Amino acid sequence: MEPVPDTPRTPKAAQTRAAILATALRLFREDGYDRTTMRAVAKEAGVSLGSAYYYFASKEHLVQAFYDELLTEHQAAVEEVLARESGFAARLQGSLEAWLAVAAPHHAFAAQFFRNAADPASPLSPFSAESAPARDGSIALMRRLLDGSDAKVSRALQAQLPDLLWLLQMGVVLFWVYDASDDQRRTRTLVRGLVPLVDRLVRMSRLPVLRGVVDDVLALVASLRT
Amino acid sequence: MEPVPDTPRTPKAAQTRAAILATALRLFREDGYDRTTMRAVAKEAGVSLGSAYYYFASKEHLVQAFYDELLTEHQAAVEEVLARESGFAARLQGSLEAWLAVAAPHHAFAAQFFRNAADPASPLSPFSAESAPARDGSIALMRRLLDGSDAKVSRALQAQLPDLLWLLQMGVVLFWVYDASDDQRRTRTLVRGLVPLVDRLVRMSRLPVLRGVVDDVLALVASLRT
DNA sequence: CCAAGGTTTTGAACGTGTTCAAGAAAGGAT
DNA sequence: ATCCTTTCTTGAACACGTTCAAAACCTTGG
Repeated sequence: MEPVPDTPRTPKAAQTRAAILATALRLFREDGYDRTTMRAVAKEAGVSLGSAYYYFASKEHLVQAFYDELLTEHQAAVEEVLARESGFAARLQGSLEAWLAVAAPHHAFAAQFFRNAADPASPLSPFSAESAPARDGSIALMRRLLDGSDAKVSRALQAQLPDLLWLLQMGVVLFWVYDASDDQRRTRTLVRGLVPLVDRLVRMSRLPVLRGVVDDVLALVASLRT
Repeated sequence: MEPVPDTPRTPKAAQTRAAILATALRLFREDGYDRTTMRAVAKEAGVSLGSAYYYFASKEHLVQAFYDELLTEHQAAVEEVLARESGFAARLQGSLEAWLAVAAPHHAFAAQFFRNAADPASPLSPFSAESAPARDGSIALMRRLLDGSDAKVSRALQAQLPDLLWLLQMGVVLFWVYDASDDQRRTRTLVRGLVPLVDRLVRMSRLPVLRGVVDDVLALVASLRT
């Protein structure tokens, strides 16, 4: 049942695995996801078709590796933002724009394989069990973004806000994927408008008029988490 | 360039087309989308594989017909709700729950072909040009839901709210697709919690404290619509 | 050095969505 | 009636993702 070792047994195998992965990512970028065939990946990497499948259970698994790379790059970029900015809005904006900057070169490619990520049954789905580590990492980053900022929120909201901010980010990514404008201009417009809005809402969350609404939102989120 | 007529030229052809579609939908429901092959559809419908492709350009196009059916059924159900209820919250809740009721029998199937709808390049995408008629119809329904209700909102918000409500519905559908709980219990929890919240926010939208926020939201939406 | 057992590699084969050239059927127009 | 055009039908063929049994290649204990 496991002809696909996560960690190759020998250095040579690791090298082969890396070659396949590198070739795949290059071809994905050059020709797009759909037009890149597993046969082409194998041939260019100098291995047989069977070998490619020995190391990667499916074409999707090849993409997972790419996705992980992207996430790592984004997190590094966010670290810089967090070190530089202390305002909540500036940090949030920096984080979202960092994602756009990191992902921009791959927009066409991303849109092509997004269909796979959207499949609830796919391990690439942001809600899947396999994505849990990446998801938790991103949420943890959002928590640091919030906690290290000047935002003042109630204890209850502070606990849940990182999750909501992660959801916001997923929404932005969704918008980005569908964004066909030049250089994803519309997504940047969205971010520039969304951040001040969220900032304002967070600040207002402690106003008496809004306390009830905020409590209801938090209660709803909590009831869905079971 | 057009071997796929939208309207068959002869009654016999229309009958063949209908038979293929009916067979496909039945098999989709019985065996799931992925496990239903075009060869099986053709065989069960008593035609050749080529014929199936003469009437439907792709497997996805067969799904489009199913989707249209679902939408029609939903709109009929909403009509009843609008005739019965006058409160904004009751109408919104009725509309969302009508969707859940109509779609429930097809949840497993829907989740399987959702990946296709998520592809920005697919005609099945809710944002695609091909979906424009269906989308406009749904938004128009939301407008009637709002205008015929007891909700009092500013002129500016009234103009944009139907679009936002449609977006809300898309969000609920997204949640529903990912909802693996028995009978999609979690989605129903979401709807029951979301509706009062939206209702409250809409009512509060005219409060002086929130005027600024509402204006910003509307301005953002407007700036993205270009 | 050999044998045994694990690891890696291979390419043929399968099932699938889709295409296409060729032909059959069905109407006209003359 | 006879051709011509358009509409419909067919099944073979293609390209792709994926599987699998067999072989080749280690590594290690004796």
